[in-house]
Amino acid sequence: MLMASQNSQCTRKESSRGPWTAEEDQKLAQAIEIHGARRWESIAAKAGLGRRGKSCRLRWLNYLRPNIKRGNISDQEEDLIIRLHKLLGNRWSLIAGRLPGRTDNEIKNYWNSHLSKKIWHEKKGIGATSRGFMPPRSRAMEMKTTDKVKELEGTSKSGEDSIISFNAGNGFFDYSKEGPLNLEWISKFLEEDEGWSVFS
DNA sequence: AACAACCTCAACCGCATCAGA
DNA sequence: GTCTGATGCGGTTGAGGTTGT
Repeated sequence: MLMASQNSQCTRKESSRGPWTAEEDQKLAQAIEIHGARRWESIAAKAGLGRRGKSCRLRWLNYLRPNIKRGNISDQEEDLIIRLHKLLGNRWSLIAGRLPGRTDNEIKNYWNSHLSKKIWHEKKGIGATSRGFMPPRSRAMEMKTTDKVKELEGTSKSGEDSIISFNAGNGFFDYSKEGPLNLEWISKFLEEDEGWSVFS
């Protein structure tokens, strides 16, 4: 599905775009095997792909990397995503870090296409699958997330700052204090959060 | 069967942050 | 301490598929 718009941009940027072919995947995997998964611009060049390093990195992380799980997000995983999202907000990479084999991109897509809708319907008291009653993005991005955060948080300049701390259900959670890289507190939160309800 | 509306998800972009010189 | 290139992250886009009328 190489689209016209992408072709035009391809010409403009002198690099190929659009979906990856099996041949490209193979070349990329070989290049990574030889050179390692770093220096992506260099890998892109050495693999002979007309791709940007960023694209190669994304392809590797989301599809080619070993132990990637594809599709079929279980109820258990879904529950965990919802709980972690409530806890962390749109910190997809952190959420993905708690779900082995899942990528931040996949979780972000799953959230935007499934879970946000589900939660929206629950809050509105609308049947979850009724067509024509879709939340924003689709109407989806009726209000962009960052704007929503700003509105909720007041006048904070950036969305990043605004979610340093937030209400994680039972109380105000100081994210910055706990530290983003120490995941123990997340586990602790999830373990202690008995009786937790997504839609409360 | 044809069309329109809607959904999904792979892929891209811009910005922030990190790391090395 | 500063600069620069590499990397990581979240937001957004749009083609193709699906479903409803």
